[in-house]
Amino acid sequence: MTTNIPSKYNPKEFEDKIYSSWMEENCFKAEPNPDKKPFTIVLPPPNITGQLHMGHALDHTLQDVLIRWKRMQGYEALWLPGTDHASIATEVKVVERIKKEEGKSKEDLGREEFLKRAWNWKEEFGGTIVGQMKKLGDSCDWSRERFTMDEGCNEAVKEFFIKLYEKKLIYRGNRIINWCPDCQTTLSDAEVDHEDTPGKYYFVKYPYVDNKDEYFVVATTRPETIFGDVAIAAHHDDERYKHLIGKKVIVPIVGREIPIIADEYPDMTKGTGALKITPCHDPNDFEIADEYPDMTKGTGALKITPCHDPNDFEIGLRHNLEQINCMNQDGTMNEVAGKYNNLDRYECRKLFVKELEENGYLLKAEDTDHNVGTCYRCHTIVEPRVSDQWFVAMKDLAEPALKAEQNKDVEFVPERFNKIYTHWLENIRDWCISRQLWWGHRIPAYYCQDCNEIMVQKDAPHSCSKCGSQNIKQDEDVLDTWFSSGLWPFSTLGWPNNTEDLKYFYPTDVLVTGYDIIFFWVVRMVFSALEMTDVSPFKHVFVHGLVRDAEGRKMSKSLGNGVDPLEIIDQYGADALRFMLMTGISPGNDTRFKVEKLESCRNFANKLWNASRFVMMNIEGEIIDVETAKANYKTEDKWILSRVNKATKEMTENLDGFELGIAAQRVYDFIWNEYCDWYIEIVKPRLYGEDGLDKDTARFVLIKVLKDMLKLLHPFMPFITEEIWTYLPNCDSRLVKASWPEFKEEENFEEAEANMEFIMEAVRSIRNVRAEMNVAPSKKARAIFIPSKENCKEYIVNGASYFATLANITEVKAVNDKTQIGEDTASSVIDGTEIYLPLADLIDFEKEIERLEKEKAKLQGELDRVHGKLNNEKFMGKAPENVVKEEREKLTKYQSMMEKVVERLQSLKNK
RNA sequence: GGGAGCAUAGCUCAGUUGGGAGAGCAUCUGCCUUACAAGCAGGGGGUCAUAGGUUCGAGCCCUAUUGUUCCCACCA
Repeated sequence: MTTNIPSKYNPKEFEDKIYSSWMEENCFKAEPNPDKKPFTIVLPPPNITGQLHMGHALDHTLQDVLIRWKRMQGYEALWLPGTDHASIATEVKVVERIKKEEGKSKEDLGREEFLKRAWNWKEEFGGTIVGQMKKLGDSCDWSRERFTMDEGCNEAVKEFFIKLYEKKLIYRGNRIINWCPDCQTTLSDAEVDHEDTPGKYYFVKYPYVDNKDEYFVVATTRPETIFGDVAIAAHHDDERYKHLIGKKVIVPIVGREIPIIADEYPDMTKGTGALKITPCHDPNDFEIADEYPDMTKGTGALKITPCHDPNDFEIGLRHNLEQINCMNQDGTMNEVAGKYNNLDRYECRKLFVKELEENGYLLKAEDTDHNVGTCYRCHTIVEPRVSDQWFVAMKDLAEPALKAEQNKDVEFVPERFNKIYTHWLENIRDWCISRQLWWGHRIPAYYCQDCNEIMVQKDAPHSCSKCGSQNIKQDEDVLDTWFSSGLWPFSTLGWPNNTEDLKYFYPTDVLVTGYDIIFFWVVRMVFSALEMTDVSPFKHVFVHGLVRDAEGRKMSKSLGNGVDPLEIIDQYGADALRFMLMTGISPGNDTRFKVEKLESCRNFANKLWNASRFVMMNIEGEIIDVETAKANYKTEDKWILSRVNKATKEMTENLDGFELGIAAQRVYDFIWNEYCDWYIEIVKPRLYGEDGLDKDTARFVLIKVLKDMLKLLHPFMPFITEEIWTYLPNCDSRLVKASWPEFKEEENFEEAEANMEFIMEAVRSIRNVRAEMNVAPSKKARAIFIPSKENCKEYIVNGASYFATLANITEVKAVNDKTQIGEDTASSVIDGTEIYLPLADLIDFEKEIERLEKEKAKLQGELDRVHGKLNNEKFMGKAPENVVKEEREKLTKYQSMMEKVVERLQSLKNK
């Protein structure tokens, strides 16, 4: 008994080696192939901002399982990898680095020099990420690796931008947008996080122009925007204020006269029910209609500050109000704020409130929680701001995307995410795509400096198309990262050129992603693809949850509770990590990272390793051919073949339904609980060459099933399965390229399964009796069976060796009655037979009675339930025939078992 | 304000068309049995959040309630 396979399972010794060999043999390469069907997954490109985290590990493993499985099924399986330039996130990091290392700002360096640093960053971290993916075992076609800012993607972005512009779906407009004062750029609505923040409600007095002793009270949470106030709005139905509409008030301290207007927006229950209008600082103030103020809120009146509030902005537009901006881009006040010029907005708030108070303009201040928007990158409070930006008109783009969902051209797994998708699209607003950053796709718009003509085209024009001037400047801004990410499924396959790859691999099959980026990414890919390629970019969106820490908290840098996948791989191996991430999960739900779970997966790998080692030790020499084996299958051979056959069928079904967790559990159970615990144990005497036993067939089956097992497990644990594969005889090709097993009717052995199930039940029962009666495992025993079914008698007679091997029973007898059964006997009853173990002086009768009483109680419970059903007329009348039949069979079974137990108890008690 | 998820063994979670409650870890008992102590064998442990409803039959379907997590929303 020798084998080359190392006695210790040590993933470190082979994982890297295995990956290299896959790469050397181009195992992951996919090319258009007319003889095969394509299966395509495009990897959600990780940001180049850092390192892979557990979320990536989960996301990537799901994709790798799918792609490896499909590859084995004979598809031309392409998994296309790449990385995302992550405009704002990367720029923030690069700026930080330059500041730290060179003590300079990006302005000090200038655009060109800054971009050089950014590209260096990309080279550095892009490479790191690829290395990490390989450690995880990601079977990507690396020859196709892409980057969202490479030449092809850049071409696609320009094409997309220009086409939308020509269709008037992209426009330039002066509107209120989300502004991050720290990142100094616009943000799309999706990039703003909303957080409930404690704040104060300041009730401010606005004296009337015609009667300065009287005043109008407005509640505001942002007194610093008072400098931008251009009106007060009350609801036109608000009785309290009706008579005041049209009057003028004076903005306190500032001294500006502003009108009181009527709108439907103010909520009469809030504040004073009146609003101050600050169009430059409030989106609502910008376009307010007469119907705006809500009488139920506050004082029912609003101050309108169009430049500093989205609502005020709209109110302002509706009433044609002036826009007064009182802030700078960095969140400080500007000259409009007078002596507060250049002061931070919150510093200003503090001092200005004090000034209001000292001058008698502050009626009161109340504590309140309000929802403030923050930048999703730096968590700075976002400032609404009016400025010239580029927008995508969403209405016409959203419609086809909604229709695609209705028509099931795109399906979410699990389905509930459909709702999130449609809800978002139904309520979508125009998408602000320009960013005041340098790292990203520069907007392909050129402005004539003489006549202000805008030219949107791929390359810089030599001269203005309108006035001929050569004084032309390109737009300084870059595009939102997601503008290019949205093209990823087709830009990576060659679009806008109609390449062979695009024709063959597109549209893709599955998109795997976390629910957290459905808005950012999934939605944008769908509408971009529908607009540019007329098809949904993928059929299925397979949504997974988050990997949380052991306490269920989100893993985050600030909490410091993140777990580095590489460290885990180093300690436990990539296979253990992958399997941990794949088991106990269900689609769309979060999962927790637990070390114990990881250990049990590592133990499973170890189990497989040792089982394989055992097989290897026992299969030396020629393996017989299939036909010879078939002719000699013993019951256990048929049983295990039939079991692996069933496992294959079920796993395939599970994988088809994206139930990866169930599939993983299935192969785990088969390998450990059937192959290792039973088959290997049963077959040992045959392998050890005991007289007259068929070793060759056992070896044949052992290796055959092992191969199937390795195939079934390979998508989940690619390294260990591939490594073991190399030690198998006659396996010249790589496991990664092997074909996925299929269910075979001729290997479905129902009779053998029933037979073995009976034997196993009997063995379990004997083991139980032995354990409960404290019979040492090493102590040999005899067993006498009184079968109640003919086929069971046969199983027992033919299966004596099973009991010997599995339960240390040296002598098996099947008899018709109790005449040969002595007093000193322990017994048990299973379906089909009574089992007696003569144990001589070892029997403790008290204990035996106790045991039987327990069994009796159990049986009684079962009988009660079955009786309940069978005596229920409604059940008998309405339940399907097969269910009734099953219940009847149970009744017979339990009755028979009960009889035996009672009989046995009686005879024991009579002593 | 709108929407969604979750609530099953001490812990973490599975449970796929409704038909006798599962795994891993933990715990208890006995085993170093020539693949594996990262192991083997056996045991204990659950009114499936609560209350109704549909059904012959509900962990699963419906309604309400409670607790919890998350997402969306421009509300002073």
